[in-house]
Amino acid sequence: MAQLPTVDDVARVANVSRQTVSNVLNAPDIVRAETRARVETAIAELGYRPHESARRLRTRQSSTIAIRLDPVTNGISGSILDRFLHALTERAAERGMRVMLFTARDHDDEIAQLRRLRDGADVDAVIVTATTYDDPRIAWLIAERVPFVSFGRPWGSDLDSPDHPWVDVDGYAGVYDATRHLIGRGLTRIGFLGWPAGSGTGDERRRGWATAMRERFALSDAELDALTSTTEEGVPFARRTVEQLLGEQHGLEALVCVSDSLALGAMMAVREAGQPRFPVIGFDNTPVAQAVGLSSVEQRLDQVAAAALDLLMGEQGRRVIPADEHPREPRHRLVAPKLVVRRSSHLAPVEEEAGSTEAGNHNREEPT
Amino acid sequence: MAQLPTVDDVARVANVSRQTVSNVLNAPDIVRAETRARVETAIAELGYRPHESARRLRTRQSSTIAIRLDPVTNGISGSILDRFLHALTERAAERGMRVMLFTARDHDDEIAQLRRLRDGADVDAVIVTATTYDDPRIAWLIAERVPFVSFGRPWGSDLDSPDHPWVDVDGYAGVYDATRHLIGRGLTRIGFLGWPAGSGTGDERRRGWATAMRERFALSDAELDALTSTTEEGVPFARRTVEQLLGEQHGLEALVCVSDSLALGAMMAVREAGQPRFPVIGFDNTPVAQAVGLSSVEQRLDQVAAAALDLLMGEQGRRVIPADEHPREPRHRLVAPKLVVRRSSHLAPVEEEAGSTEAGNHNREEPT
DNA sequence: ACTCACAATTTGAACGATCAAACCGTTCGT
DNA sequence: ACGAACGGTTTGATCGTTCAAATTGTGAGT
Repeated sequence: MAQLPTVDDVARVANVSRQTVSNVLNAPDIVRAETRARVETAIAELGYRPHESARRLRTRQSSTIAIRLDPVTNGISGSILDRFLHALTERAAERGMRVMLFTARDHDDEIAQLRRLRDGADVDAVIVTATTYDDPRIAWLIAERVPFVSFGRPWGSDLDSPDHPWVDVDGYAGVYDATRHLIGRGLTRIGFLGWPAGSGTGDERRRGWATAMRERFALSDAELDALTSTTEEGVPFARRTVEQLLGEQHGLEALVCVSDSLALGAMMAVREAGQPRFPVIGFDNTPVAQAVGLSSVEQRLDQVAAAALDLLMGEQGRRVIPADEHPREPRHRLVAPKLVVRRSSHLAPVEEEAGSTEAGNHNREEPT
Repeated sequence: MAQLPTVDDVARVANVSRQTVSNVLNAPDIVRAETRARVETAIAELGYRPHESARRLRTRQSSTIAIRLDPVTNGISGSILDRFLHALTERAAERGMRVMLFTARDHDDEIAQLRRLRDGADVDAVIVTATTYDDPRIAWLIAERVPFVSFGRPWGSDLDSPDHPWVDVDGYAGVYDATRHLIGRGLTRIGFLGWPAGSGTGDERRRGWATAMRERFALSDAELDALTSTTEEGVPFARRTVEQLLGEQHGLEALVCVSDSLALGAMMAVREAGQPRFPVIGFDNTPVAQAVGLSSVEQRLDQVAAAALDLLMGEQGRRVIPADEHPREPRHRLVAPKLVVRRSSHLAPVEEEAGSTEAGNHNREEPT
């Protein structure tokens, strides 16, 4: 195979200098239109493409974003990262960026990996997922001035810190919307099946349910508590919990669940209890939800990905903004999820939709 | 932040030349032990790391493997790619390789993307997934002499072509093993629930079941056909099919399924038919299988990843072998999957395990 | 006509590493 | 004792690009 063409080859063919070719690629507006056209023809003719490593060496930019692949596909909702990755890769490509993966055993190992990537000038920016309370990775990234965004808000610390840009899905709005959907179908005693209190994500979601219920039915905290059950993440846990719940007979009419796993367990329980039409809604819209016809709240990961890039590169930018060039103001984005309605929440013919939250339009989707 | 140290900085500190520093990194054995020690101290002291882009420019190697992220998370088994990615990234890192992602709408688009990556010298090798009959991507990769491996055997064309290296999971062995497992528990009328004939993967898996049944019970083809049902991929399809199947009363005792989706549908059907202990086994060991306690055949993706790298880089190599330097002989690897036994296939106390196929040891796993 | 500003293009010098060849000091064979 | 061979190290060139400064050409202003 012939040697790949270089700028010099193009320059020779177009009768200009190296630099002009470079300019056509990187700053087309400073080149006379006529010259530019000639160079562009030559580029097309030779099938020239810049050698990325050479460019990176000179510009000291890798045009690469690193993201860690979680060690454990965390159960049923593992596909979230998968879908996020896909969206991120696509959006990144539109801005001339690549996505590179790495793995790490734990936070300390992740920091070591990040240091290696940074030192090798392999990466312009990092996306951190699965943030924890007082996350040491965040502290390191801030201290080392590595541009980053976290997918997941900073639990525990300051949500508005200008040092910690983040994007997240508005679980509050999603569950609020799901609850309103059931209310709109005429249901009143709608329960919430969540995780034990203390998980930021779970609490946030419950708040969405609680707000919707309070708004409509003016319930007291005690009444809300009575409608709430909690259990560990996991289908069998949820199944047992809901079995018991149905036995106790509170006149429960529907369940909003904090995750698809719990919702799946709930579905199995209500089915076996002979109430197959008992409405259940999950969260994450995992493939399982689709498979079994479970209504669920879908994270709009393409929007999350786009938002993450906006924070890293500015609205339209094609390069990552260095850590110290950002204005000292909070940078974050909450993305509203959307409710996907399936069989599991059908009860009666759909009523007029109540003008709901910013979570936006409902989707109707039926398995064929 | 101070300028990152370069080879020259290290050289100055260690009182040697650039090249010696380079040698310590790339060919330590040709450097005198004493000198090497001095250089290594200097490297540690300065925290030096080679600038990867510079290295790549000079060596004309990107140390990067590209893999396409499928556009659609293909339903319930989408996490396969996710897990494969994780294993690949880890194994690749051990050999000094990075994994870069890209997306594409279709095969033609994928070829365009690959061309871009190749022309930008961004990628040393490619891993192709979801191979199809007469795959145009494979043809392109061969013609352009881009090093690659496909995850998935070449359906339709020559399995032993020296031009097409591939790794795949031995679905035959996996299902054979699953069937033997049920036979070992004293069952005789074990059915197979598959996809419509014609899909390579599905046919291969059925063959595993058929062989096991024939070996033990000397069934005719007609009898095997009578024990086989087929349906489209999808939980609701499987559920309907199995509902009907159970109604017809063939004295069916168990079901081996071609996928977890179908197995999940089958589980739902047998449960509602009041036979919750009717054994069902799936394929892929997706998170759902784990969540609902479904026995399933697990693809050992870490081994697949390792095998893929072996084919690209040789057993121990740390760089990708150029396409024309391979011996002209078939290169492929079949990885035996392993059966994960859960509640869905418990019937009686476990008998002595029959010395089974190369699919190896069974795993026992119970949800807590 | 001369300077000045300005747009368009070219030239030389990096960026940080490795390759290939040269160099130096020993040791060995004859 | 002399040249060859060899291990260990250094030197100059190079990978393909962009940066920064220099150069050329053009028109306006005085």
